[in-house]
Amino acid sequence: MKRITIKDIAKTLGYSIGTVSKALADSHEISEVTKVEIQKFADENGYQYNQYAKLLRTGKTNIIGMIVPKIGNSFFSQILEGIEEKMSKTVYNLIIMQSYDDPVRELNLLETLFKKGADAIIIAPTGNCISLDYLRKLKKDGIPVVLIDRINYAISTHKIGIDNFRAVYQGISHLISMGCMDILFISSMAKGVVEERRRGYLQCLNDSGIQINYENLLSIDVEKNGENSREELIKYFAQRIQENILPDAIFTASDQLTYQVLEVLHALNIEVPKIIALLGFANFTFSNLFSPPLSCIVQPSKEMGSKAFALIEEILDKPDRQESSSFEDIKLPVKMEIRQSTN
Amino acid sequence: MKRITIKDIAKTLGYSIGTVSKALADSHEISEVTKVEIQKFADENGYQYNQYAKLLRTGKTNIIGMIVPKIGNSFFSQILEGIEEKMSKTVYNLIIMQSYDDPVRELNLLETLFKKGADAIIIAPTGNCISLDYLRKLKKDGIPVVLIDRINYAISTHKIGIDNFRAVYQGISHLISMGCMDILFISSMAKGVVEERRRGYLQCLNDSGIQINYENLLSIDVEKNGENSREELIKYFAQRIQENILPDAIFTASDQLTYQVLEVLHALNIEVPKIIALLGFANFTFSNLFSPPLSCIVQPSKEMGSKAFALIEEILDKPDRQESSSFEDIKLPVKMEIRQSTN
DNA sequence: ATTTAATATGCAATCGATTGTGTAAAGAAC
DNA sequence: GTTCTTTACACAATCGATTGCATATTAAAT
Repeated sequence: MKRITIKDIAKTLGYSIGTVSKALADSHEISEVTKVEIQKFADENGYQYNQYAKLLRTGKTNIIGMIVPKIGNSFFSQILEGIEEKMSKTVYNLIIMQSYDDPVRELNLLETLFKKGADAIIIAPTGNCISLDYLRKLKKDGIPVVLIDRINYAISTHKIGIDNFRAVYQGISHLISMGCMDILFISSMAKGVVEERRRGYLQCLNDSGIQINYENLLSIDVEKNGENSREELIKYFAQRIQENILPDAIFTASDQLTYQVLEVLHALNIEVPKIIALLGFANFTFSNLFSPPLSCIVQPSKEMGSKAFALIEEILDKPDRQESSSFEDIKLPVKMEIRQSTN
Repeated sequence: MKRITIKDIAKTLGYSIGTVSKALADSHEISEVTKVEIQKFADENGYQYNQYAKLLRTGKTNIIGMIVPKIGNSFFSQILEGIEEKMSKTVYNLIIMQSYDDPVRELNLLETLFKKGADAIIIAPTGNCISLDYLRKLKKDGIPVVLIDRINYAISTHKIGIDNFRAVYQGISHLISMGCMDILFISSMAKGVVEERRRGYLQCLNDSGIQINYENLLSIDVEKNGENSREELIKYFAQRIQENILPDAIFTASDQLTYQVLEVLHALNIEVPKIIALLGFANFTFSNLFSPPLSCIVQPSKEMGSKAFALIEEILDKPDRQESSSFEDIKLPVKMEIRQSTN
């Protein structure tokens, strides 16, 4: 019924608590005979050390905190999948939290994670992130911080993401190669990653000798339920239709936007790709089932997760750890899947 | 840098450790003046109690363990979303694990959760679940167990799901009302929920006076990466095409199957719904983007998550808790979204 | 003024481990 | 035979809290 402790073993076998502890740790201070006896007994009686008693001495909680905008978003749930896959075999525990892309909430969550004693933190920070100072403090306190997906270069810490500039550059290249000249770039308001993606767009147009039309940079405020952003998109395209100046292609800079834009185009009977070609980031496994089958840029989400955990594990398992001065900046390759929506 | 402890407060303010502890717990044993002094000091210096020291005394870990087949599956990540939303404001922590629908792995994970001292467990058990005995043991040990989605009536514990019989019954009714007579029912091998869904299918055919053809009950083994199941489906339909005996409708009894079947039908150029109508469980937000827009049965995933957590919170927060003899059996309503794929 | 009760605080055991120090007993060295 | 090591274990402090009991001080009751 109740779990057996080191004390129980000591009492039953007639050793001191310390001896049992050392025997189980396979210490050289204990004779082979005794070690075998104790270890065998522990095994047979299903002894499991109490990790909380242990951490009270050692100070390690083995908790890794993670903050993402929204778990239900398949991109982030795939990251999660990658983390869990590696982590379930280790002593570490993951605590997941959702920021809903709300900077204030994000800061609160970080404080909560600190209170809970997280040994390390993985975060996909919100765009206009006000938590940077707090993240720096955490780092100074010896808590490794890993940025994932939403890389922010204003803070020097570990980063795992993709080459956003290049990914978008390639995407736009593809659209251009398909004959598109008037490409609408839709992104969220957020800074950081979005900036990079926008640069990729601009640079590619430039390099291709296409005149840049700054009205083709559309920012949409994507929030929790997505109702407003849909309306915004509907209004935008309705007006464009009226003015009869639809672009010939759209690049969407995030998963949610990609789906939403496709939905809005359907709703307004704008044929894809006949009237407008569509390409964007999307991490849904069955993008080929869409109407039309969706061309998309797929991020190695699961790998990002497993890499993030591997990195943290490596850092935490180092014996004499101190605030490192060198930080990883991992950029994983994306995959561009070309289908009907850009044909 | 380091976190301040109760001991630091005691030393600085000249009280004993016990007094500080009681003051912070707002005990009546401590005078108002002292309490205010201590609490104020604690506040100003950012004191945070060490939950692990606390739990060592109290025995409560505040950890809730959760096992789902796969986090990346949008249905489960939505459940997760619902849980996190409620939980982030509480003292509880969630540990998530993936069983990949592997009964052996599931049992291991349960043991791990027990070792980690989970105070409660939420689980969507695998079909041919060998963990039932272990779950019963956990229950006896005073660890509340909540089954979610995959309800198994062989164990008496809390359950949160849908009325699978009715959901499928309605779905099949709809197919019949659209004129379908030869309906293929595709499910995984798993028992339990699948059984109920199958009963819904059979009963509905019966009630509609349609002759049951048991060859229309197809079981597919859906595993980790889904490669095999795709091949299996391809082979199945290829043969059916050859024999020229395609059904006029398909009902798929799980998210993954729904997407996969749709994909396979595309691959084999079987037009939906012209040749075969398709209806199934699916919890992807943008099912209307599919080709054709997918008719589906949507489960209240987020609500299932929040209900599960609410239930657990209620149980754990009860002061003098003992193994309850009455268990909740919550059935939430599903939503049937009718679109092109069954038209 | 003396006993009693209430109040406020200190003390110490406890949760389940880890780990440095202390100390018998046995064996080796001279 | 005395001294020095080595071996194998016990002892006790410690991590950061909680909590029942002891105790000192003050207030209330008689």
